[in-house]
Amino acid sequence: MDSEDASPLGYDAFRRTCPSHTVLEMLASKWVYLTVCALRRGRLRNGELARKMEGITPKMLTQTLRVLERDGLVRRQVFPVIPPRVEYELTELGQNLAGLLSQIRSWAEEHAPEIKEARARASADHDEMAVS
Amino acid sequence: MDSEDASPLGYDAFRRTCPSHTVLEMLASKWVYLTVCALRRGRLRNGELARKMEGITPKMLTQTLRVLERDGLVRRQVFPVIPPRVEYELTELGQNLAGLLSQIRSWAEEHAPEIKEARARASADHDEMAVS
DNA sequence: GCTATTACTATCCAAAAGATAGCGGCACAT
DNA sequence: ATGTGCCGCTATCTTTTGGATAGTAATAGC
Repeated sequence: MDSEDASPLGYDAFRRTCPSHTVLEMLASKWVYLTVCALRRGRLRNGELARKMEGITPKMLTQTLRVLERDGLVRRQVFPVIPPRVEYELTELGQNLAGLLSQIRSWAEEHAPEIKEARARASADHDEMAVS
Repeated sequence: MDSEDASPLGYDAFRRTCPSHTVLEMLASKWVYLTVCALRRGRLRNGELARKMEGITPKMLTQTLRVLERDGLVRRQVFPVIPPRVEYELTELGQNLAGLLSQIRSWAEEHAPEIKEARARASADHDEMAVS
């Protein structure tokens, strides 16, 4: 019956139409990961986030923050001054998630060498195939 | 100094060139999430995985499994019979990750209603803007 | 021969991500 | 008075990725 796979309330992320599936889709983004992790220790401004996340474009940063705001993970606060000042912070729900995402991030950092090796082995095998 | 943000070995997922960043990129996929969760309870065949993950195309399934294999999270075993039989199972590294990803999946299932509400509120607010 | 089975490939199209440039509005320097 | 800088975006274009659909290989059974 796969009883362990089903959540108590009948939500099942494997089903495409299940709300939890769309939540998983939202979480499955490296910028979501990093943004939530970045905000974990407190509120940050747009520019601070941009500087912290190397390689993010303004478009992706805004897009990511809007999604997180829409889903109730991030709160956006605008100060009506010139030049503009906008601050972002995690909601309670966001903080709750941040713990988990930080674990994933830590896992990625801890196991990066191992995975790098696996990738090297894989491409070595691939090259060997090409030669033989 | 952000000392809490840096991993003990100097890996930092916020830096684009850091190996851990590419690991995070690999993990940031809903099919990776679901595939690893699906394999958590034991080995499965390609067709079994396809049936379990509603909406996945053969192309994405193969692609996802190849990436997981390349990175040492999944082991692929081919039985040379007709019709073909191929089985996939998690490696130790994969099992290790599966625990974390299952937590994310559980989180998604638990908080799906909450997030659904937040989305509804957001689009209600948006509509209100349009009317006023 | 013809069909069924299984695990994939190949191709094409749409959607998303990424790169680059520009805007608004005011303070301050020239 | 014109010019420059600040900051948080928005608009546009290109490239990459994802998704839908159809087809392949190899053999057993009818």
